[in-house]
Amino acid sequence: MPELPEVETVRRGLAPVMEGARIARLELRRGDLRFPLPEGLSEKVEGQRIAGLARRAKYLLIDLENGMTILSHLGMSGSFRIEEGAGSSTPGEFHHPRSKDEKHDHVIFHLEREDGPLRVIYNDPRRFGFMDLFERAEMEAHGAFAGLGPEPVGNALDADYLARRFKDKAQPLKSALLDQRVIAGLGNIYVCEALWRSHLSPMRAAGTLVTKAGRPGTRLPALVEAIRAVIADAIEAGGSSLRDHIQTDGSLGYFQHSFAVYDREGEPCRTEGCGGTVTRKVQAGRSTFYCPTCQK
DNA sequence: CCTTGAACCTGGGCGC
DNA sequence: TGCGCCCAGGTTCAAG
Repeated sequence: MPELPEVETVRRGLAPVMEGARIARLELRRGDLRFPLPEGLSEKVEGQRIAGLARRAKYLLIDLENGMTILSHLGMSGSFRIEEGAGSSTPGEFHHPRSKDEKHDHVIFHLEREDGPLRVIYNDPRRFGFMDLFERAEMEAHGAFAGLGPEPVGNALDADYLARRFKDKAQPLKSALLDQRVIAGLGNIYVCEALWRSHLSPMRAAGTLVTKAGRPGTRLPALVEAIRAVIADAIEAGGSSLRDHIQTDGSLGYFQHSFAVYDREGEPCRTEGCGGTVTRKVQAGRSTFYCPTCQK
């Protein structure tokens, strides 16, 4: 799923029901997602109260009162949904999936709140997602965060920083921006969108945005602004979809969002006066959508 | 170091 | 209806 805005939307959707709730039981419907679930995960978190929900890059962080944090990465197809009530399944009980989707419910948080029980269910058909448990105080030592670049919305990302990272890079902009060590949280969709907004070709070598002296060239500030704006807009869109979603089925994952180039192959470019056509090209095994007419 | 390609897994869509 | 193929928002690892 999920690039940064989707994970942030999930966080905002889950926070009101999870924060302050007690984990009565953590039900693991299978022992592994992408990786084996940590040894003794259920026992370690059961009985704990949830202190808060945070996010770093595409990672959702569930902070517990005892200083432990549950880390959740949603991979390509992970989502959470909220169901009220205690639910029917109990440990050891044979489970009959009611729908084909339910068979991908892998982890269930049985929560106790003052206003009654409820479940937060993690569903992930492709199982590219994973969960881990670590000491919040030792977060920097966790492999998931080692070498992770700055958040795209925040003071650490600016043209000077990108100039440093892009200097002498022959790598195409598309791949350079997907690198989580450069900027943390961008994925295929928002990289395509940010490049379109800044009229930059995905194939252009990253180093061409930097002067010989290592200073940001004229176009780098526009790229930074486009990245910030595209992420901010998507989080905003997630917020509105959240209000609709919660009212419907309570599922939190992708949200409908309209993109300028992503998945619009063959459609007219939306750049004012451009007249070009959105084109799809495979770069490093991933689809890139861009307009060859206005992105140079 | 750099880059590409395959791998992990399931499901949906499309052409025949 | 069915089959085969291609595609998918992420990340990692091996190989060139």
